[in-house]
Amino acid sequence: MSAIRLLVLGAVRQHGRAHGYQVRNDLEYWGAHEWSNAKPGSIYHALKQMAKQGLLHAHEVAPSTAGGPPRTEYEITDKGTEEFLRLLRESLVAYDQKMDIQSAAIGFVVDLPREEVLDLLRERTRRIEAWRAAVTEHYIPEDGPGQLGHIGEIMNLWVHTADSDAAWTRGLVERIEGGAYSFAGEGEPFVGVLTEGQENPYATGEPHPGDAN
Amino acid sequence: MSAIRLLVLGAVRQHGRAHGYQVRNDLEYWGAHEWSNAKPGSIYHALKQMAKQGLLHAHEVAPSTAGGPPRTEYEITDKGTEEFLRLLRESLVAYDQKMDIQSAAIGFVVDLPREEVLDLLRERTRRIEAWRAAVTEHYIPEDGPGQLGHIGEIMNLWVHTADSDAAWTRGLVERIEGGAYSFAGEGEPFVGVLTEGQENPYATGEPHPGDAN
DNA sequence: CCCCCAGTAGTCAAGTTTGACTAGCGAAGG
DNA sequence: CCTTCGCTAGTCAAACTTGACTACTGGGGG
Repeated sequence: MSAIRLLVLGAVRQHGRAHGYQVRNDLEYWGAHEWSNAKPGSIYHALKQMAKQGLLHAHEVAPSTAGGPPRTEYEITDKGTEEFLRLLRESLVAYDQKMDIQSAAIGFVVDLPREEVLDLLRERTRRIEAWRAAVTEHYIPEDGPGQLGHIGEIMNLWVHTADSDAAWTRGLVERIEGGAYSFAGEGEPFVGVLTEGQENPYATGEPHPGDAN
Repeated sequence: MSAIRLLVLGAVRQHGRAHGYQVRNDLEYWGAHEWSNAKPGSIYHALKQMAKQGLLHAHEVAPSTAGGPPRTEYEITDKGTEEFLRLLRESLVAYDQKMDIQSAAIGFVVDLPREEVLDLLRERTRRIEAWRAAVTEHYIPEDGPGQLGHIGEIMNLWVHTADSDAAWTRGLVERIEGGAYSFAGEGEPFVGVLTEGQENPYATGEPHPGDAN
């Protein structure tokens, strides 16, 4: 699974009603084109596909007010909201070393209630630890790790990464327990979308160094 | 870029001459079907594609000796070897948070000479540090990190992950400096492929827990 | 002797991703 | 007044990925 569906559903949901270009702009605002596969083609494809699957409702809409071809507006359906929450929960608990999904999930984390997030994140650390245990048990030959040669460095990388991720997750749990951020049902939600006419401070920012493409 | 080309080129190269099923088996032996996109369809597609591009040479070959349809054997070309080394070097220096590519690269790391690997890995840590600096500079608003709300946790995750990866890389550099492993031009190479008739101890191992699909 | 099963080797259609391309409009400059 | 530039909004073909499916063989049980 890629991050694109979660991102697009979340973006449409925050707007209430949005056309493709608006979603594309939000994702660029979040820097998502740099750390995920949120490129124009993928976004428009995801919108159409999810509309076909009933997760979004497509309104055939008047020609653009600001130049360019006519645009289609999308609204999230009940089924779409369900799917969004399902994806979000799954992304929060899963440890699959995909930073794009993890990042996207953190971006929407405040759409869930605080207690549920804490439960999910605690489950996450449990899963990471179980995964770590399975790797060290399953991949260390009985005659000691020396038999693996340099291949052992791959397991070492995995274990190292898992430990780091577990530590980060525990830190996040502590901050949330300590009252940080404003979650679902706790008053003013944090809004990370561009309202009509607001300029995008990151849109033309220099590309992320270290970004491979 | 995905890990599939690096994996397939590397597998064919170690065999000298291999058919698709053999490559598929090696990758399963390495556990690659669990931590990368090395599924049958992708492997056969990559073989055909790279043959078309001149990276591999396809021999039309006799019907299988052990049941099943006739099989095509592939041999790596000079151009393919070049591409393999290019991909390997690139994967070793690049920091793009893709664990599958990183894992594949470590798997083939001994195909390069020790000194070059050390150079590449040191370059890697430099790039990670530069990336880290860019993230902290570019994404912290001038009125302090508080303005970001929970979005700041994404940057926190990135920085945390980058630090962990840099630390792992430095550890690997130390071990290699200390004489660990046997690199290109240093006698007996480590061979991680199954020879004809050898059984695969991991082929039917229980699936990796924590594996999302 | 026959049938079915497990293993071998690979194909295929459907879905997804990518990067390049199109096309309409307004504003600025000459 | 005309052209060109940049922004808006999206399409498209080519490549890649996925999971299910096909087809062939040898061997063992009945």
